Amino acid sequence: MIDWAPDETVWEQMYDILRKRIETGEYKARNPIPSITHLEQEFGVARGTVRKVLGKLKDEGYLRAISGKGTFVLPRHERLRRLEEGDA
Amino acid sequence: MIDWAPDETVWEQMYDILRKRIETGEYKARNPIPSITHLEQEFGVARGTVRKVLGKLKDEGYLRAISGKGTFVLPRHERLRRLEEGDA
DNA sequence: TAAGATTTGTTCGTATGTATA
DNA sequence: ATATACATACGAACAAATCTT
Repeated sequence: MIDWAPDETVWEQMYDILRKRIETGEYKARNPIPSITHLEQEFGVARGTVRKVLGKLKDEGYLRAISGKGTFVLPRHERLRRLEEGDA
Repeated sequence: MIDWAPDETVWEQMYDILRKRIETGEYKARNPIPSITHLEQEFGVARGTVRKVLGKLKDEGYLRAISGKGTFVLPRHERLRRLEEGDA
């Protein structure tokens, strides 16, 4: 999945993949996505790299992380509301 | 006990110490070892570090954890059987 | 039945150090 | 120098299983 002779960096490729999974509904609204540890293993990358990708998706309103519980997909209307209000 | 100017990492040093305690019988077969919380305090390390070490010892058949009860030392013959059967 | 304590299990959050390009 | 990416290690919150009172 990740291309190690890249034009794009590893984190950018992973970002594209996860955003697609959200937008296509593979990761369903209101549900948790796989844990950081799970994503580390699936993609074969380091924790910091996963966090960088999830951080960007959170900034853009796709996800919300809850400590000790998981990282959840926001429904589209919530995402848009958050972006307007700027409370990323 | 743990050396903080290490060649070995903290978790590797802790792994060596615990494995020795099992092999010398300081932690007796069929008995529970100290709890994760206790080991955190004894070694002055974080929960994640303890769990990493115990996870390795479980993979190698030295220990078996039972949720809500404790982590138990497997007798040698059980350990060897488990390793042969590959049921971690 | 219920409540609390203990223990293992899981998750996110954060920081530091190293290597590479 | 900066950005990328890795590994290690810390802390904290939450959950589930078990046992006792």
